[in-house]
Amino acid sequence: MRLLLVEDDVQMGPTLQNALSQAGYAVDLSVDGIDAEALGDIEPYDLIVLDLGLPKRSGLEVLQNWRNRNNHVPVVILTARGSWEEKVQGFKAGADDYVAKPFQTEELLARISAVLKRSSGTSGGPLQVAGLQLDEDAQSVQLSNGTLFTLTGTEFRLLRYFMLNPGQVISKSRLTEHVYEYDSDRDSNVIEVYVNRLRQKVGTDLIQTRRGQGYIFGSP
Amino acid sequence: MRLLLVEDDVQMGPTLQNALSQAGYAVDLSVDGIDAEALGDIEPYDLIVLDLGLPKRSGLEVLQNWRNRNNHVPVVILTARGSWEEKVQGFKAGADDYVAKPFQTEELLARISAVLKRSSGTSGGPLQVAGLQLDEDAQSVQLSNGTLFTLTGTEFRLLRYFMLNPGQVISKSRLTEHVYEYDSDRDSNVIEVYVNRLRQKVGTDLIQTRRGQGYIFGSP
DNA sequence: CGAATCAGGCTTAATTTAAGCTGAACTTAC
DNA sequence: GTAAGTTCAGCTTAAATTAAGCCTGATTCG
Repeated sequence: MRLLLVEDDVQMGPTLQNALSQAGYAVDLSVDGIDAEALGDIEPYDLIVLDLGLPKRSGLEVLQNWRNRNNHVPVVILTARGSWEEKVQGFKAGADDYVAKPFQTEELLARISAVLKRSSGTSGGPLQVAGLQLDEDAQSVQLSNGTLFTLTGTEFRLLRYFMLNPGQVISKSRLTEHVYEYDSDRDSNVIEVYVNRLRQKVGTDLIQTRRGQGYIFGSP
Repeated sequence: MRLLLVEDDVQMGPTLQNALSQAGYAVDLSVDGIDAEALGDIEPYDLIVLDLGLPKRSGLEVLQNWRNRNNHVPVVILTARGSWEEKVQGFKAGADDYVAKPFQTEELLARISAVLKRSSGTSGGPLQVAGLQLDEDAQSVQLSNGTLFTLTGTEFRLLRYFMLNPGQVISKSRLTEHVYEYDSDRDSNVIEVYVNRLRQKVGTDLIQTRRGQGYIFGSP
């Protein structure tokens, strides 16, 4: 799951980025409105955390521009506490949720997780697909026969992405984009290696190969 | 376990802070309502001790504002003895417990401990997880084989936080937030050092490392 | 039809990277 | 002076990545 964090505060930005990484997301950080707007259009983020008070171009404007261009990426905005106006404007502009500053990291994490679940159709409870149950607290997965596997960071992100998009052919480049932070364009077989490791844990049939196209998770 | 103590009395504030520290909490002290309100929103306290008679903004108001903003941190209020009204208003505003002034420190400690246990789902009796029994009075821990270890302050706070959140991956930054008082953002390996010391006492397997993610206490 | 070819995918082992561990020295508070 | 807390440096080890060779399914062509 790959996020864009748009936050110009030099203190808060990296701190949050770190916290989000630890929570198992791949996070890019952008520090101004123009840069953020471009990134949000180019990169396939699963969610964007958007501070409204930004240099160069306000967060609100950025958000409106995205929506005008039919970019419907889920957005959680960070508003000033008590600013009822900002919040309303934010929702009007197409935000999916908001967190008022100041906030606790755990609060933000909870909102992000909720929005992601909502936007993927699932609602509430642990992610449960195709006989697998993903435990986000323990970063582990339980099979239908009860066996429990712990997952490394990358395994976890990859599997979660599969489970959030079941029955859908997902190309390797799309996987790379969602599992890794910006850089990237790796000409390597990392994804294959990780698919292999996941298959060893959750079983071979759950992740099927579509030669030349990608993989498909949990589906006839 | 990290507390915020909100108490404007110059005598009582530091005295209580001291007592609470000795009892093994990391304690921040705030002396006015506005400051307290902000702190309570920003920092991830595990509990707040709130005097109702405060300068700048009344404790009641502060509490109401927190609850309105969906901040559900456990709160123990300090009310004037016999003031039935205050007590009722306090509960209405969302307090978890109250202690009437004047009180004995031990009374307050007991209430705090009770609220913490209640809010973490555990109820009654000493904290007992994964074969360990934590003695809050003596700041010591007993292993299932009977051996008893005394703990230093930091060891105690760390272990208690683990025991209150078993089976959950806890990042180092989260641990830092809950074990230390405000300042902090330490770029150091203190947590690692203390995990090491704890492991020497309670055994290696109880605190497992999830490389790149954090630690997980007492769980497969 | 079926053997040869080829490309994409799989798998395992080796290498690199960086997180975490730990003993000891140093600092601080009492 | 002592005990707790913190920092540091060298070491250990897991995770991430790369690379090489093998496997397999599709296609072509005799």
